[in-house]
Amino acid sequence: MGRPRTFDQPAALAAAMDQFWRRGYEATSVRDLAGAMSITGASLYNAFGDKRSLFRRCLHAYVDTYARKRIAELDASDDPIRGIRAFFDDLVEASLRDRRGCLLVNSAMEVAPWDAEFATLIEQCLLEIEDGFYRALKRLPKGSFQGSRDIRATARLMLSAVIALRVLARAGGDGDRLRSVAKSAIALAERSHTPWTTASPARRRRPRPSPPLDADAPWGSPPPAHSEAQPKI
Amino acid sequence: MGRPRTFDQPAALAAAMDQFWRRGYEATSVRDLAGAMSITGASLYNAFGDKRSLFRRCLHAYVDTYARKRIAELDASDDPIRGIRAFFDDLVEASLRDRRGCLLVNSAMEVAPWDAEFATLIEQCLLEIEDGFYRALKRLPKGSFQGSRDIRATARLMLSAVIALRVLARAGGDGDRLRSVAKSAIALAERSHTPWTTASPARRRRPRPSPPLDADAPWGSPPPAHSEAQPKI
DNA sequence: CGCGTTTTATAGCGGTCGATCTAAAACTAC
DNA sequence: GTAGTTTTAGATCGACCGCTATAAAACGCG
Repeated sequence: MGRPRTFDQPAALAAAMDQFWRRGYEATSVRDLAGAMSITGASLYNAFGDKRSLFRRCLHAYVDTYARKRIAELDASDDPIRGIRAFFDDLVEASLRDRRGCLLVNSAMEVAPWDAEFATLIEQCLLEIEDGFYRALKRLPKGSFQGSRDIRATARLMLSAVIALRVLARAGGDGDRLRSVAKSAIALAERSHTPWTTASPARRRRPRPSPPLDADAPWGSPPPAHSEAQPKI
Repeated sequence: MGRPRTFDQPAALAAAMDQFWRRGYEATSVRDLAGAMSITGASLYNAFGDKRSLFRRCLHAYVDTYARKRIAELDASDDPIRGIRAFFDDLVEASLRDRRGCLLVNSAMEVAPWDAEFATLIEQCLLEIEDGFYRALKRLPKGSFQGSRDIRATARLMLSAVIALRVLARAGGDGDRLRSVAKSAIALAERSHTPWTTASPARRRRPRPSPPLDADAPWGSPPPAHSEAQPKI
């Protein structure tokens, strides 16, 4: 029934993603998109709906293609430390090769403050990355850590390193700085299982035998919601 | 000679800065600016030149008003640890109150990839913040540190925490996550002068007597330039 | 006062925005 | 082949973009 499409839809979606990735949402016009996708504006609207719907599909495709792949590799690594090191080394290498940064982080800045739907989508993916680091840190040798509350905080600083790496890469930061950030982020995990290290000023030569294990967050479960609802800018 | 201005120029500049801060460069129209500044478009062009020139003045005003103030407070603190703690505590508090993020970081994402002039301006200010952390870390108790190369790397992770805090705040991140990032960033400095801490897997109970002090970067001097020139997206 | 100068306000320039309409083209089902 | 359906291509819509031209209003100065 009806005339079949003559263009490659996945390829067109990838081209659209690249445009949004490089230029951002607002600065990318529908004509830019159609040109990059090698289709006409009418075909674009016919196949993907309006600009916002196309952007949503690009965001989902990005998360599935790029973000979750890195998390899965981190989970699959035998040694969490080596996994974390590979994660950041790859990230630095990719960020130096490709200055587009991360579509999620870019969108967190430009789109999230104005669009609740995309804000939650982005927030969820950032949480997945954070939880990936959390699980990796949790797999470190037993009885070697401060309280698990600090595992969460350390995972969040690692997520911060990822975000900042992407920001700095997009802004043209040199490889020296990016590598330094990655080095320090990796050192976070390496130091984490050094028994004597503690965040409190009081120094302990030995870790406490077994700090009470609290319920750790399972895959994807959000942290306890805080009533910090702020109006969006 | 001639009719004097009837509007408050600094106030108008502050209003323009707020618009760029909240909406970004592209999404802010000249009409938006004129409306927020309570002047007409003709007055805007007459007093500030075109949109890009106005943005440049806003960026410079932001750096002078906000960014350098925090660095100066960090330098002025007696105890560097307390200074770093105050820095991040204030930053978290301000970021939760005001979801605009940081104009510099916002611009690093949106403008820097397309405008070499603004890219260097932003890069210089980020370097000033990094150097501020570097000086604070350098003031920690003597003979307590790993190599000074790690001071630089630690300062860069602290800068990363600042950047990520601003990104997360703008994207609507909850106070719990922001506080965790700040906590871990502060712990970076607190751990830094814990003698037993080391980034290498080999553990040492005592620090080496006195690691060779290399020439530390003076105020504002850029790190060694690397030939990593990449074409801007 | 009137002259010169600068700032105001308004209208409008050519161009681009997201989105849609009309029709011709191209296919399947019968 | 023909009917029915969908995708093409191109033109076009009203709205908004950055910017400017024009002219009236408001001052310092002689």
